[in-house]
Amino acid sequence: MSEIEQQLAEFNIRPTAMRMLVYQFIEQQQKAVSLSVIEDYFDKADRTTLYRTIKTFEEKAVVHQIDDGTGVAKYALCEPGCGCDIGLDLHLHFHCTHCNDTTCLTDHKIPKIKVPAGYIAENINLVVKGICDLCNRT
Amino acid sequence: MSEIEQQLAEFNIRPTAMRMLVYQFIEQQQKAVSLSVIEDYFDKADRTTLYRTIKTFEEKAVVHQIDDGTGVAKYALCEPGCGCDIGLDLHLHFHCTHCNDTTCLTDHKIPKIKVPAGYIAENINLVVKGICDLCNRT
DNA sequence: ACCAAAATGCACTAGTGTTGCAGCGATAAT
DNA sequence: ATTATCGCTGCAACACTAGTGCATTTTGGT
Ligand SMILES: [Mn+2]
Ligand SMILES: [Mn+2]
Ligand SMILES: [Zn+2]
Ligand SMILES: [Zn+2]
Repeated sequence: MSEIEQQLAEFNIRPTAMRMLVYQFIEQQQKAVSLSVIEDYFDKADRTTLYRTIKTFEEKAVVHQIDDGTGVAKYALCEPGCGCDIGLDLHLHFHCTHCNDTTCLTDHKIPKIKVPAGYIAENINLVVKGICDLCNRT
Repeated sequence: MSEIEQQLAEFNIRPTAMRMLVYQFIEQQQKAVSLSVIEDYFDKADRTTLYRTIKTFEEKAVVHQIDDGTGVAKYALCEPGCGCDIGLDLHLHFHCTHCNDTTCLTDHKIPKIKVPAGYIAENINLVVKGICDLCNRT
């Protein structure tokens, strides 16, 4: 039983070949990936399967969706304590307007936000846009 | 010379009939509006014209775009000092998961966010999701 | 081996955002 | 007043993402 097979089992996901490959691919990335990026990488695989694989991962809190404002959803692995399993994605995300990459700033938590009286805050999406350190160096 | 005509003139926007109507419509709303909402309201008007009208408004900082995570862009009038003219939209936005409305919380400014060394923050998008006061009351 | 449930592949649909181009109207120069 | 110019409008078309229905294959359990 492989490493990845075990990971998926812990999330109650049946470890099919495709799922293991997709999991591995996302795991290797240093940045959040969009569905089209995954499609390009697995060019032999069917779009729908990849789509539903991601949806399954999302439901089971293997990955979390990131909306960086570019109009396409991106995904990254959840980390222990990331809060995705209880519907809270507490860390902030950085979108580089230069290289277009989006990264999780896992250890930069979202500060306490005040909302007006009568409003109930349930979740917060915070995306910082700018230049990432890689683009900054060059 | 009408009120609205004057407003547009201040932004260096030629006050066509359509533009004045769209401006008036957005002004009347208490919430951010999507393009499709505008299309539904002006059902006789052409989609493209409305699209380009909004784009013009956005360029001239008459309105600012709001990405509330629903996948469709919404727009609301800029207010004096909202920072949209210099590319900074500093206040936070609230998206109600019950009524699906998105509102500007104009006087709730975004707190100072720290980013890792090497990163340059240029703009911040902060959307709070939850229940708005109207939905909360009922 | 067999069965039921789950996963996959294919085709197709919907919605948003965007562009090219031709016509029309307001504006400005002659 | 006539004309040339420019910007706005309307129509058509396209790109892309997201999502669904259904038939077929694969999987895991008995
Ligand atoms: Mn993240
Ligand atoms: Mn706003
Ligand atoms: Zn970058
Ligand atoms: Zn509401």
